[in-house]
Amino acid sequence: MGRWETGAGERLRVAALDLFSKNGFEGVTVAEIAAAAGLTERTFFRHYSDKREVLFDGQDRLEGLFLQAVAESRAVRPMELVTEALSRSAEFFGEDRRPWSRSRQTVIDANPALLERESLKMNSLAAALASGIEARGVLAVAATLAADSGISAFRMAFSQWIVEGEERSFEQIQAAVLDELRTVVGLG
Amino acid sequence: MGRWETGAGERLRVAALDLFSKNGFEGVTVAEIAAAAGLTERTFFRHYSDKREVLFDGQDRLEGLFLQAVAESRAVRPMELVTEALSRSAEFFGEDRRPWSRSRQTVIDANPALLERESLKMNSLAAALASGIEARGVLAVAATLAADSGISAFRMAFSQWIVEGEERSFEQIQAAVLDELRTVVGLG
DNA sequence: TACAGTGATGACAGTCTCTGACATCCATGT
DNA sequence: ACATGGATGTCAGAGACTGTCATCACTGTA
Repeated sequence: MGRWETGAGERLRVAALDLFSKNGFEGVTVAEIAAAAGLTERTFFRHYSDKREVLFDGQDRLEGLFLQAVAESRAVRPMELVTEALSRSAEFFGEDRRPWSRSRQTVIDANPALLERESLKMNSLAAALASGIEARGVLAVAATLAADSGISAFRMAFSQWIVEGEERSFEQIQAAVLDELRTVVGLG
Repeated sequence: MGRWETGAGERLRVAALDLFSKNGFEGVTVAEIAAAAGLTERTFFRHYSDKREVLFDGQDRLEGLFLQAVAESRAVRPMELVTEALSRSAEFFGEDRRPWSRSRQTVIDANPALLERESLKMNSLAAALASGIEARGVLAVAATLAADSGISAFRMAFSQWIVEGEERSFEQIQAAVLDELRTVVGLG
């Protein structure tokens, strides 16, 4: 491997969030982000497939946690598997991550194109979770419905977790939301 | 109002799906679509905010049906409201629409950028449904969870509806999926 | 019939995202 | 010293999208 200033991807990510926070997503060009990281525009696109992607990085690791939890579980019913997957995901959202998550979400919420990318990521997460559940012997329709409901709960928990002043841990919030889900949908 | 060849938007939509089906979404330029419709690139962007949007048109009308059903219902529990909204949406997917829906979906499924837009649209649909339910006196969390689950069922029903050889109506399929949802999530 | 008003379209220049092709650099291993 | 290979720089270019202004076709009114 070649040896330059290390962590180009990391530098780009930091510079991007910083600039986006100041000037908004559309108020910043890729060339500016690259320059702030001491690189060129072309190199930015070698690290991130497009301008939005620089804000959606940990996604793969999160998906990995979900799938690992499902694969290791001994549960059988789909919603039990979902519950364990979500529970495992809590380790991804430690206390130190909360401030970064907050400013990142502020940027995303202010731009339709970023909300679009976020929708896709959540969708992919749900699809991956569903196929993990299916691999455990659950029928496709049931697996998908359970996974979608679970991701819905996950999103709701996340948006609550980053509220200013919220003190509960991610795991606590998520457990509460899952209870609510069972109540609401179970009542028909 | 000015009077030219009418239905510019319609002509663009037809030309776009036709060209996309032949050459794929990325294999067609906006200028080509416009030319096929007897217009210029600039005019395309006056009718559709971007290249993808030409494939996502009826969305507003569908959302209207959902909201109307919720507003007119006398039900109280969130999942009952969702059920009625989905039931009403069935009138959107008449038999004559099935072939168009099929080819449209084939194009979308073949392109990540279009899948992304579709995710966003489904998300917006869910958000609109949730706020309609909330307006009927349901707490926000419960309304969102119910709406998300309902849209999940809706998507599942749609994807089944356009399967080649499927003969059941949209409404029949949707009812079956909703039953499955209650069973899966209700079991915890 | 003449004429001003209105909304849709055309023409054109320009910015920015994203890609392909090729040269260059730096550390490593020999 | 020298070859290697991955990461970066440089350059050219296509295509999406926007701003601006002119133009056209129809409408209503005198």
